Parts: sequence; structure tokens; C-alpha cells
Amino acid sequence: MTLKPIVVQVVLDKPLAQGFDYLWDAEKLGKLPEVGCLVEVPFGRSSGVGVVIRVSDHSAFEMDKLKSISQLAPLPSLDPGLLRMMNFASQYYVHALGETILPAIPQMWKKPDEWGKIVKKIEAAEKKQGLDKETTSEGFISKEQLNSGQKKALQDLLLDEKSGKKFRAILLQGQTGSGKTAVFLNWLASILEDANAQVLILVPEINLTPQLERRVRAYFPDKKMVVLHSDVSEKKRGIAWFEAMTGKAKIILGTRLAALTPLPNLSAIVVDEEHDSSYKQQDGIRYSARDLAIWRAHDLHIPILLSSATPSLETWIAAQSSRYEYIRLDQRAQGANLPKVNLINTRDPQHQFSPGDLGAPTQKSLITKTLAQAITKNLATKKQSLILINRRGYAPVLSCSACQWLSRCTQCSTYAVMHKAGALGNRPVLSCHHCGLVQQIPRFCPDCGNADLKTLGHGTQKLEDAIEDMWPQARVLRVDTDSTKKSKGAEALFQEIHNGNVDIIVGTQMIAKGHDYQNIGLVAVLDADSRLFSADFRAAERLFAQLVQVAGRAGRAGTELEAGGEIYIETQYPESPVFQYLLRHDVDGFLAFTAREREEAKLPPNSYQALIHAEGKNLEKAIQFLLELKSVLKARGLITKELKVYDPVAKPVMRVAGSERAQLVIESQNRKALQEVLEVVDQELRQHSQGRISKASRIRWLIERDPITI
DNA sequence: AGCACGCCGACT
DNA sequence: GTCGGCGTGCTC
Repeated sequence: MTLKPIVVQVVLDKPLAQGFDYLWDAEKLGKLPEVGCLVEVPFGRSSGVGVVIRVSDHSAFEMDKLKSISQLAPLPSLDPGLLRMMNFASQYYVHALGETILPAIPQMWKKPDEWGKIVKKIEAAEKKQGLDKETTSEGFISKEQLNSGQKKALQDLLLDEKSGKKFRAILLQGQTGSGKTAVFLNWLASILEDANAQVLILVPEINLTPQLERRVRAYFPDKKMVVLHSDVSEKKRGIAWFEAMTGKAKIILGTRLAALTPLPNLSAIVVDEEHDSSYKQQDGIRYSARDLAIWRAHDLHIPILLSSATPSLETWIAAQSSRYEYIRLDQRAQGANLPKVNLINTRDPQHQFSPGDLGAPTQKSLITKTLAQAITKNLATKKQSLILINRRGYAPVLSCSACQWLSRCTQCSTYAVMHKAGALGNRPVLSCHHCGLVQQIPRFCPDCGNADLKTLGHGTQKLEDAIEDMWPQARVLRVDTDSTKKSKGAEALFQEIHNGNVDIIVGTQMIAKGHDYQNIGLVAVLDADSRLFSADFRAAERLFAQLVQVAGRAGRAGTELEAGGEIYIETQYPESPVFQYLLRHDVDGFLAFTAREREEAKLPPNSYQALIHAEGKNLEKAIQFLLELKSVLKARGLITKELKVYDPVAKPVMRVAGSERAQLVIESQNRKALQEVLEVVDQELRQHSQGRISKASRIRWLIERDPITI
């Protein structure tokens, strides 16, 4: 009798739906195969790294044509829980399994030539690391030191802990400075009493919050902790990942990519600032690390804590409806005051400079007289001012300077945005990003007849010049992605601010995140309106979250006696709900309002969405491509009352010169119906493509599930 | 996705 | 005569 062969199916990092079968030579490889093994295989005329997803004794492929596995990585297998999550992600986000699993594996482990010497390397690195292990007690607050609100929250968290493993999703909602971190770290401490337990802490952008890393270390000096984010060097990341997958590391702190780490003993997950949009990957497989983490917790029957001062609408609704547990923390831990919010109505002439005013800028700027006076006053008190501006290249909504008119889509509940001439014909037009409707630009305001129509939020580019012009003696620092890349990075810039070498900080949203400022007396937001009214229905929600966050920055340093700082918002629409709820620091009011709005418009979370992106040499082709796709779906009877497929829309932001983009929205209130259509779309497009580029029109396409920007 | 194979235009 | 354009098909 002959011995049965061992056949394994392997997936590779390629947009190929299937896996490939190989023979497993147990004698040569030294062990029997397991699902989750990382292997090197011959592929075509070269070779590749893949993961074993099935072990059997037969193949649908001709057995005598099977090649053999060449090498086995010196690693344990990826844990079954991770593989289940990857399987789910692959289906849900409509990407090949290989393209889902392999990008999550550090580069270091995808070089089979180094597999031989890698173990020695790691041992050497571990030895070295062991020597310079720093110990600190920075930010450590013991159970006993928590205030009453925190103690109560911790009690609620610990309630079920002893009753065995079970899934719990918990929203921990509390304003900035309420001490959420101390609560969840003390909670994790009880979970880590189990010597084998591993915990995963997800944060939006760790490079901006090095304090958190030190703080977690302070809580768990005896536990192995690893940090995983894109700024960690390749080598360190490879080692951290290894220590996580072998169960050696007990605490895994990282950004969204850490959510995909193999963790054999995962026992609890924390998602800090759960509303943050950086949990959504924006290239490759566009997953949401928060959503996957929730799925993983559910699958593993473990608790997951979502923490935020301004929860995402989805999470907040789940907590309100008791699908998630809801723990509130509304007492401020450090005794800091909430800042006073001032709305400056830019339509009101009393706030504007008149010609000849003292200190008026030489050129027109976005800074009103009222704000300028506040900044001057703040400078005099030796406090720093933080001026927030939006990033450039936003698709702007058209507004009337005399009345309340805004360019709305006549078909949907969203706003139509400006497209420059050339993008959609030879004149500029207004276009809706939801349904694709294109409108002519009115010459006069349709409501009041005024001829002065302009786009919201223009003119932020020259802001820094204007500031230097208005306060020549002040030290101005610009903080954005460009300036942090050029200089020594965000930390060095923040150190400058911390040391008091800066009077006015001008920057994009990144300055509002995470960092503890000590001496901010004033925060100004200049172009809020462009985000208040946007083609993206989530823009207002994000603006609100950001404003609450910067309000927290301004309030932090204040003591009981001192005022907690002031926040100034320049807007043409002070009566808008975002600002009115902000004035009262009423997060729940705003979320309840937004929830009602979404309910009426049947927008997420009352419906599910997907985008089909198309990118090509010219816009006409991209749109044509999507129109053809739509007609295929129509012909197959897939467009029903339950499932809407809108018209393709041009995207005004051009990423690379010579490449233009369009998108198509698919929407349904039935999750399953959407999933089914996306699978049809994937099959259809794949059939006429090589990879993700259509053969006929050379259009690059991509399916995105649950888009967060439209 | 890569990469080779394959069949038609302007060039050392 | 060939170098090379990218259309098509395959990878266990």
C-alpha cells in the first residue's frame, strides 16, 4: 500500500480568489502541516510567501502537477481566531483571502532567505532590549486613587469578569480629562491577573501620544508589552509581532494594523477614541479596525471596551439601545474647567475690521476683528493660541453671502459640491456625491437673487502669512503633515510648544489629537463652515467630535481658580446644531439630533453602503465604466426597492496628475442584499480584469464597504 | 498582481 | 532584418 500524500492549500498576496494546492513533504519540512503555517512556495517561475488555509489528502487540481512547499517559516501557526477574522474580513470587504492575511504580516517575515538566521537575530535583540528596560511610574493611578465616578465605572466593568468568558461590548463615554484611561488600565490589570492573558489596546495615532505608551508601561512593569504602528522600524515590528503571536507579549498597544495581529490568548480589547476615522484603512483592503476588533471579541467571547468623549453615532446608538453596555464618566478627574465657547458670526459687521482699523491685516484674511482682539489679549497673558485650519483641497459647497442659501442636491438630503471646469464638461458645475446628479451653477442666488455666491472655506492657504503680518512679534509655528515630515517629526514640534518657544500654533486636525498642552489659553477654528455643510454626510459629526476635542485641549490646563481657556469659532451659521450643542457641551444632545436626522434620511446606520471606485486616465472613461457596471446590475434584476444603485459621480480631488476618479454608491437597508450584490460586482469586474484593472478600458477599480467619506 | 508569450510598427 | 508596444492568459 502507498502512503497518502499530504496536500495543503496556500493563499498568496495576490488578487486571486482561489488558493493553490501544494504537496507537503513532512520529512523534508520536519513536521506535519497546520492551518495557519507561513510557507515559501514556488509560484510560476518565481516563488512567494503564503499561508496554509487547508490540509487534506487530495486536490481538485491534477495531483502529478502539484509542486512542493519549499520552506516553512520558524513560526507557530497563526491562531485559529485570527484566521476566522481574516476569513470574515475577506468576505465582508470583498478582497481575496491572501490579500487580507499577508499584508498584516511584517515584512521581515516575508523574506524566506532570512528564515534560517531570524531566530538568532531575535534572541540577540531581546537580550539587548532586556538591558535598557526603562521603569517609570508616570501617570500611574491605582484603584484606590480613582475618584468616585471612576471607581463606579471600574466596578461596572468588573461586574461580569468572574463569570467566565463571554462577549461584552462596552461604551465608556466621558469627556476629555474625565480619566477614562485610568479606568480601563485598572480594568485591564484585573484581566491580566491571569498570567497567560493577552490584551490589545488600539489607539488612533500613537506617534502623537507617546505619553500613553509610558503610562501603560507604568501600570504593568512586569508584563511584556509591545508597540505596533507604522512608525516602528521594520525589525522591531517583526519582533513585536513574533512576541505577540507566541503569547510572550501580554500587552499589545498599537494603531489599526495591530488589530490584525495573531494573539493566541487574547482576553480583552480596548479601542481608545473609538470614533476616530483613522481606524479605517484608506488603501488596499479598506477595513475598519474598530469593527473587526468588535467582530473578533464577539467571536472569541471576550470583552471589548470602546472609549470616547464623542462616540461614533453607530456606537452611541448601540449603547442607547442596550446592545452595548453603557458606562458614563462625566466628572472631570483633574478639576479642569470646560472652556467657554464663543461663536463669531462672520456675517455680522461688528466683528469685521473696518478700513483703517488699528491692527487690520494688509490683505483680506479669515481672521475677524473680534478674534484678532482675543488673540492679542491672549498673547498679552503669555498663553499660547491654537489656530485650527482644515486641510487643503476640500470639495466645497457653494453659499450665498447675503442669505442662508446653500447648494443642496435636489434629489437627496446632501449638499452638492463645486467641480472645476474641465472635470465634467467645459464649465464648472455642482455635483452631488451621493446620487451623482449634476446641476448648473446658478448665476444668482435662487432664494434672494444676490449675485455674490462663493464656496465655503476658501482662502486658508495664506493664513500663516496673515498671522505673521498681524502679530509680527509673535513666534508662529506651523504643524501639519508636511511640516512634521520635514522637521524631526511631530514629537520635536510638540516639545517646542511644550517648552514655551511658540506663541501661536497654526495647524490641521493633528494638533487637536491626543497631545497634552499645558498652556493653551485660546483655540480658534476658522473654516468650520466648509465641514459643516459638505458632500460627506458625516462631516458635521466629525467636526463636532473635533471641536469637543480641541475644547478639551483648551480646558485641560485650567485649575479651579483659573478660567479653562476660550474657544472661538468663526462661522456664517452660528445657529447650526453643531455649534449650538457645542455651546452647551451637550454631546448626547448632538448625537440624538444626528441620529434623528440619519433616521429620516435613511442614511447609515439606518442603511448600509458601499462605494465602487474607478480610476483612469480620464473621467469620461471612469464614469462610462461605472455606468456599464450599473447597467449590468440592472439587467440582472439586482436593482430593487431594497437595493439602490446611484449614478456615478466624479471625484474632484485628483491624486496623481493624469489620473481621474469617479465613484458609485450602492445602498441598502438589508445588509445581506448589499453583500450579495457586492459579490456579483466583484465577480463581474474580476472577469473582465487583470488584477483590479479592467482589460477593455484600463480602469482601476476597488470595492469599499462601509465608506466613511463619500 | 507579476510575468511570459505573442503578434504588428519604426529603427540601430 | 530586430527592438518593443501592450493585449491575453496563467500561476498549484
